[in-house]
Parts: sequence; structure tokens; C-alpha cells
Amino acid sequence: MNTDNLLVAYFSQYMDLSPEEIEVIKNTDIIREYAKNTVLLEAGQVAKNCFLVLKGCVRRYYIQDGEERIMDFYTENDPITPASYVSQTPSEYYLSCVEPSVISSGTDESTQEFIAKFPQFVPMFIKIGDQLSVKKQLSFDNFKNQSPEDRYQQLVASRPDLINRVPQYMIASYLGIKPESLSRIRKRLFS
Amino acid sequence: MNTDNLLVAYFSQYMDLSPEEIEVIKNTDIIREYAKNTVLLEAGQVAKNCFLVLKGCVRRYYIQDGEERIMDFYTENDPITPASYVSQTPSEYYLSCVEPSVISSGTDESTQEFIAKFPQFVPMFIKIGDQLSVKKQLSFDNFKNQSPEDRYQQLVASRPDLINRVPQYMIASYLGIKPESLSRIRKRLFS
DNA sequence: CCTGTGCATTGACTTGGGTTAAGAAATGAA
DNA sequence: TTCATTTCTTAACCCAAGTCAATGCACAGG
Repeated sequence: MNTDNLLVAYFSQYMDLSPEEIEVIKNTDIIREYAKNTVLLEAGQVAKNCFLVLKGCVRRYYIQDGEERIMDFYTENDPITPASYVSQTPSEYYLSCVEPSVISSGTDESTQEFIAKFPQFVPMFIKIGDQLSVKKQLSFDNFKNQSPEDRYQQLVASRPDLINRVPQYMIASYLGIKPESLSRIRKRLFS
Repeated sequence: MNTDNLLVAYFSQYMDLSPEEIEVIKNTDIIREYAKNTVLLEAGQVAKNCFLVLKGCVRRYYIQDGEERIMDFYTENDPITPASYVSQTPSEYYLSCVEPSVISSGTDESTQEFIAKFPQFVPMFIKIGDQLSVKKQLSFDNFKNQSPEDRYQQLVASRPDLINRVPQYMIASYLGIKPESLSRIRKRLFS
């Protein structure tokens, strides 16, 4: 698989690229394939990278009293900026691959070099950041406003792929409930 | 009250300011006082401004089935960037003053003018944005991971001022529960 | 093929928040 | 001060999620 094209496709969502710029993108970032269950960031470590999921699925989770609490699933074209990467303090949470995944890694230096060379990308970065931030706020709002049952129905509607590619007990954790409860919700809904 | 100094104080948190820069800050933004219960943004309207709370308290809330669902309280030095301001689509939520408040308003034009004149402020803006985004993610994580009782205890510990300046039924809404439940939680904790 | 492991379901019971309704306490205006 | 309104508390009952335990089911490895 030519993984470089995935990154070019990602940037193309936001702006038209000259052949020259395409070359730069192909050469700038580190792209790697990771096996299922590969841990990208461990709690306690300081993140050295931010990520962009090009293919596959990554989950973000805490471990509390030996239990995983899943906060997010990242899939195709989702950027991941760990809090630990921004603050350079030990991470409170883990990142690991739910599926075999193709992921682009960035560092502070690589990003700044990139921006210095190609300032025309800055408005795009800002736009992506704004959109992301708004999206996050709205999903928080939804979570707060809805019952677990509502949240499950909305998830099925908005991210049907997730339901199929992720085990149900992870979906339950993501929804903030126990697997048994999700089972009962499904029973209530589908019968 | 000399409200200009509040804005200068805000910027000084993040970088040292020359006398010249201080003059610019004093002249650039619109600062106004608002009475208690003034609505800054109404659901259905497209936001024309982003805000910075210099003094007082603003709440962000939806109205669902005639009930207010409070998502956030913004107090001294909290910036407010409405989703509607970013996307230029009608707002889903309201912003209104819980107390008489002093608030600085910004527009797209004023911000861009400001940046064009003083590019040295850009890294600061980016830093503020990053910090804000991380802070939001962490408070979402906390909300998901904790019971209403935990959430109340943490709020008392982390923002004790809010408990005093905001009516309890608003705190309850903010915690995602009914006033009656918060009453019971307090009884459980303090007796 | 059988077996072990991990995942999903079901049932009985507990617990804590929602609902409804009433009344007490605090606040503010006349 | 008095009265009205808003806010907070309490009680009884309901319901959905948590807990604990057993069972079913699918898939992988031997």
C-alpha cells in the first residue's frame, strides 16, 4: 500500500496542493503501520508525538481501579493531540490501536519546520483546530444532555462503522456504562 | 472602574507588554458592562462576537423541553468562542450573564487586524488555544469518569467561588442532575 | 474434533437519580 | 416590616444502571 497518498489526501480536504507541496508532504512526516493493540502512548510517559490516523482505529482510555475507561475513538483522518504532548507532562491516559492501523506521527520540531517553510498551511491548521475544538464541545454537550440510551442511538446513527469494528464492551465504556447495561439497552431497542 | 486595565492584565498573564502594546490593547477591543441576566447570544442567532469575561460570570446553556441545561460557567479571564461564531451558523445554545459582568467583545475583523499589526501576539494566541482545548478535554474526561457525587466534590474543591456566586439549581444543571438530587448529595456529604 | 478464552446475554437484587408534591428558608421589593 | 417570589430541602415512589453470578456463544489453537 502506498501510505504517502493517504496523507496527501488528508491535506487535500482542506486546500489545493501544488505538485511541489505534495512532494513536501510526502517527505515531511513519518508514516508507519502498527499492529492491533500496539500502545502509542502509555500513562506516565511524556508524549513525544502527535498523530494523525490515516487508516484503522485508535482508542484513548484511562485505567481506573484496573478498569479501562474509553474516552474517544479515532478513525480515518482524525488527528490526535495528546494533552501530554501539549503540556509536556506525564500522560494520564493511554492510546492504543483497536485495529491494525496506518498512522502519521508529528513532533514539535517537524511541525515548526513545516510551518516555517510553508506558511501558507497555517490558516489550514488554524481552521482544523477550530473545527476540532467546536466538534469536541458539541459532543461533550450531547453527552451531558442525553441518557445512555439516547447516546447509543445517536452513536449508531452518526458512526455506524464504529458499531461493527469495535467490540461491544468498548462501546459500552465509551458511552459511560457497563457492558451489561448496553446489552439491556439493545434488547429494549431491538425487540 | 477602569475596565481597560483588566484586558491589559489578561494579556500580561501570557507575555510582557511594551507601553506601545498596552496602548494598542486599550484601543482595540470593545469593553462593556452588562447587567445581570443580559443575554449575549440567543439560540437561533448567528454569533457576531467572541468574548472574554473580565469580571463577573456568564453561563452557556441549551433549552430542552423548556428546561435549561447548563454546559459551562465562564468567569474572570475565561475566553468564550461560540461554535456559531466559528461556523457562522445559527447557535444551538444561549449565553447569558449570571452576574453583572464586564466583557470584552471581539470580531473576526478586529482579531485579524490585530494579528496583522502585531504578529508577535500569534504564538500567545496559539498557546491559549492549545491550553483551552486540553483543559476542555480533561473536564470532559472527568465528567465521564465520575459519579454526580464525585463531580460535585471535585467542583467544590476546584472552583469553590462558583458554589457561592451561582444558585444551586444552576450548579445541579451544570453537574447534569436535578436540584433535588444535588440537595440529597449535599445531605449525604455534610451530615 | 474438543477445549479454552474472551465476549455477549440474562436474571435477581441493590443503589442512586428522576419525578411529583409539599413545605421551609432565603431573598428582594414595597 | 411584611409580603411575594425564588430557591432549597424533604419525603414517597419509580425506574434505569450497577453488581454479582450463571449461562450461552463464537472463534482460535491444540
